[in-house]
Amino acid sequence: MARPRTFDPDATLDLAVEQFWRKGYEGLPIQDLCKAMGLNPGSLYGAYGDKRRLFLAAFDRYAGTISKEAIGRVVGAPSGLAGIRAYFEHMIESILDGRRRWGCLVTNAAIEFAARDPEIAAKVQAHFARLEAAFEAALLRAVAAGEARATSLEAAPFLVCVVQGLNVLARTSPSRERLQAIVGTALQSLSVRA
Amino acid sequence: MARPRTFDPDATLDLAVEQFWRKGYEGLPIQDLCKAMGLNPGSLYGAYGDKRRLFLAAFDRYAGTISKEAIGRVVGAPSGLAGIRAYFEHMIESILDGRRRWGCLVTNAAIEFAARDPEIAAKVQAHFARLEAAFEAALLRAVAAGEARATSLEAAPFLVCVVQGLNVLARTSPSRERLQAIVGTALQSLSVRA
DNA sequence: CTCTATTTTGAATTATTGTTCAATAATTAA
DNA sequence: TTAATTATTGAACAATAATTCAAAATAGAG
Repeated sequence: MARPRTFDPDATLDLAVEQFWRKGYEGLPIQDLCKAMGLNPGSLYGAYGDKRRLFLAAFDRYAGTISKEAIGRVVGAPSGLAGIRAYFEHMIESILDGRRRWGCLVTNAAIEFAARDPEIAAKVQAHFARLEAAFEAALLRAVAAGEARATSLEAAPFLVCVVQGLNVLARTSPSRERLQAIVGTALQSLSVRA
Repeated sequence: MARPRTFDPDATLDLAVEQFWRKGYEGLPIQDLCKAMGLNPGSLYGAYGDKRRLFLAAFDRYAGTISKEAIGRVVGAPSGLAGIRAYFEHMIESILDGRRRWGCLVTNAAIEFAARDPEIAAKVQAHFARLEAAFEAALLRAVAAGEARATSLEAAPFLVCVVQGLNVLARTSPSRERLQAIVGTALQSLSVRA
């Protein structure tokens, strides 16, 4: 009946995710976005709406794929403490191998948008809450299993804070040693009898 | 001989600091900057150069006043641990009373510029190094005084990370309880025998 | 007072960016 | 085949932003 799309909207959205992740929103002209996505302005606007709606779609895509997978590591481990460790280890590797050299799209959005776009601010909050909930569940299991001290039950917001801090530091090309030292210190307080 | 300035360059620069702090660089038109600083474009360009140079000057001003004062708290306390506690307590108060509702200009600049402006990236790195050095000196004193365990000597990069994380979370209007819980957990691991 | 040097003003100019659109192309139902 | 519908193209357009500039103003030196 009608002419079909010649591109896969989700795969092309991934290209936008990468651009926004690296360069932010205001710092990224739509012209650059068109080039990176291999689309003419008309196609881009037809498929995704204006720049802000494209960013919203990219944010959701990031949260539903990259971020979801990362958070999944916290829960999908044999023990609670192992899940938390796995999350941070994977994060360190991602920073070092380039995948997270630009930190986290959510962290970047928190900085750039929290003060002026309530819809995006709400999405950021929701993401932080999901991460915190995963940490909290893991800590509960860890304490129940005797891996962590009871006081660690309160540590979920702290772990979210450390993740955000690492996402900021990721932009300064930190060494493996430095990242491991940071995470080591952070997790040290959780385990029983350090 | 020549007509003198009708404004104080430093005091007016403080107005630019506040704007960049709240709104970032790309998200802040020079027109808004002119309005906030009470200057016409001609005066602004005459006194500070172009937008980027104005940002650089604002960054240095921030580092030399607000940031310097904050870091001074770490060193200017009776004991090393007290200095670290004072730093975080003051940070929490600043986030709650509005002064740091927008996080930290350096943190924001790390996110917005680290990937594309080497000069600013270097300034950010230098600031992180100053903060870390202050923490390191305080930890040294704390360990020497028997306030902190020897393992805490490695904790300075961790503390810098926590500060950056708090600066991200600051943008989400966190409650006092949440902030205190985060800092409490972070510092718990440092003191001798928690 | 006058001259020189510099600042202020705010409109004009230029550059960049976001968005739209008319023409063309591709698909399928009839 | 043809008609209907939607996608693609890339230039045009509109909006916003960064910067410049000529004219007017203000100070001190001579």
